[in-house]
Amino acid sequence: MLDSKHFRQDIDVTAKRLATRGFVLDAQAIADLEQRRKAAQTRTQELQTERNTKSKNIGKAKAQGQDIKPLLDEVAHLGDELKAAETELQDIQIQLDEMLLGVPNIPHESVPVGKDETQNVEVRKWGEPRQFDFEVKDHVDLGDTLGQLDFETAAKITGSRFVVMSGKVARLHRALGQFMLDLHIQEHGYTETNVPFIVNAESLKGTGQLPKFEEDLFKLSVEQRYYLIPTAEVPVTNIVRDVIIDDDYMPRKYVCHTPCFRSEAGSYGKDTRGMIRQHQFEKVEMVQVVRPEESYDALEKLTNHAETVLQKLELPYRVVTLCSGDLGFASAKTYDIEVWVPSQQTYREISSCSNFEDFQARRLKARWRNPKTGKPELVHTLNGSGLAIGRTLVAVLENYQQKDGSITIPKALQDYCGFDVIEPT
RNA sequence: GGAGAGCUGGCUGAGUGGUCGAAAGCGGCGGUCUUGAAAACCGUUGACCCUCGCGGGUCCGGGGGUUCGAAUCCCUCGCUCUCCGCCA
Repeated sequence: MLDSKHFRQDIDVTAKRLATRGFVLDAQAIADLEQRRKAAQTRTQELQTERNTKSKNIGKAKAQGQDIKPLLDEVAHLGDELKAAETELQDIQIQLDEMLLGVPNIPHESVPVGKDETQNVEVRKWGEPRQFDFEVKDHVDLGDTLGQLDFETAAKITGSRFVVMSGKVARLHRALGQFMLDLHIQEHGYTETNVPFIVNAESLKGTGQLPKFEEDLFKLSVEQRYYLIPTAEVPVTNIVRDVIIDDDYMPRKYVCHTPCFRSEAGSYGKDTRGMIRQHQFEKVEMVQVVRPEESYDALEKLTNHAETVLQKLELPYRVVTLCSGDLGFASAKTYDIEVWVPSQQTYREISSCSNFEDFQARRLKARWRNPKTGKPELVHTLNGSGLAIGRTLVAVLENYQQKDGSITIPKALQDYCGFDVIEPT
């Protein structure tokens, strides 16, 4: 959520900056509502003042044993008027809040202006895609040959966009999660966190998935208003909801391994083959809660932390800055890390690292006590995948495939796996 | 699942219809003392909204109600704790 000041002052500047990400702000409607809100609030407050002072007088008069009847008559009309004024104010406020909740974050100045993902800007590249002297297979065929990646059985058990892994592939998958967690904990200073995989609507509102993106979520029908998490970002970031953090405890750095559940509504026909886009996948997520002045520095570091995983796995990747038009709803700036996928001869997203500035913090009422001012101030929140495990598995299978269909295991993972090659069973 | 007790400021905790945004303590901040620190003592210290300011308003778990007036009474939802039952 943006600061409502953006709607009271300089609304045209705000509208212009939001336009760069393809969002049309109805400035006039907001200005009108703001004006009505102001009038209603003033009116309500006047009536409240009157009620407060007169009620106090009644209390005093009663204490002195005076006849309070005339005073009571005086306030008789107040109740209804006040109620009407309060109701009006509340209605306007609800409308304003709803509008505000639907407005995305303002892109940071450093974000390139662009229409869609074709205008994202490559920042750097790491590693050289391997040259194969045989025809590469994609991970689905590889998994099939190995007999350890089974989409058909998953379809029987549940439906499309699920997978059953078995044997060494399942073990590799588990090893990847362990490896990533350990790396971020031991080398990058994150605190391991274990959180609920089911969250309430408040939490989803806090991080920005609700109210706008409910169709992307799995909603539980038994427990009203409970949802499966689409990312660990939701439960982890909500740790600091309604909290005032002491400066000594800043910044907060959490790492968390969870399953993620996404309905993938609207993605029909996209990446239907294989593990790229599943209803359920696992991810190691990094979340940072930082002092505002540190957040852009933190974004660079967080992105590097995610990159380190790929470097240790020796997987070629590139980093792109999302252009304004491709930015997620709550993000002010996002770097996507894309790993080389040999079968597609292209880089595919494996991590998304974002600075939300105070956009989430405002919804969350997540604050820290600034020692300079002594006042509670909104924190900045960031998160990034470190990494999406399913997609990393795809990258390892495809990049490390051998002519005979076997997979060699990256050095960094061999201890975690307990083997150095996966052969067809 | 059954019975009971709670939810108050950064924290602990008093407050059962009026002058209560709210005692007290802790913590924080400033000062005195001290070579310095600790201790002690004195002072100060909630959040949010409107306003250039003066000032005003809201907030005692959430929502609703009763009342001229609600932290206090009623309803409802959520959560926490204790006991019983069940259970990985």
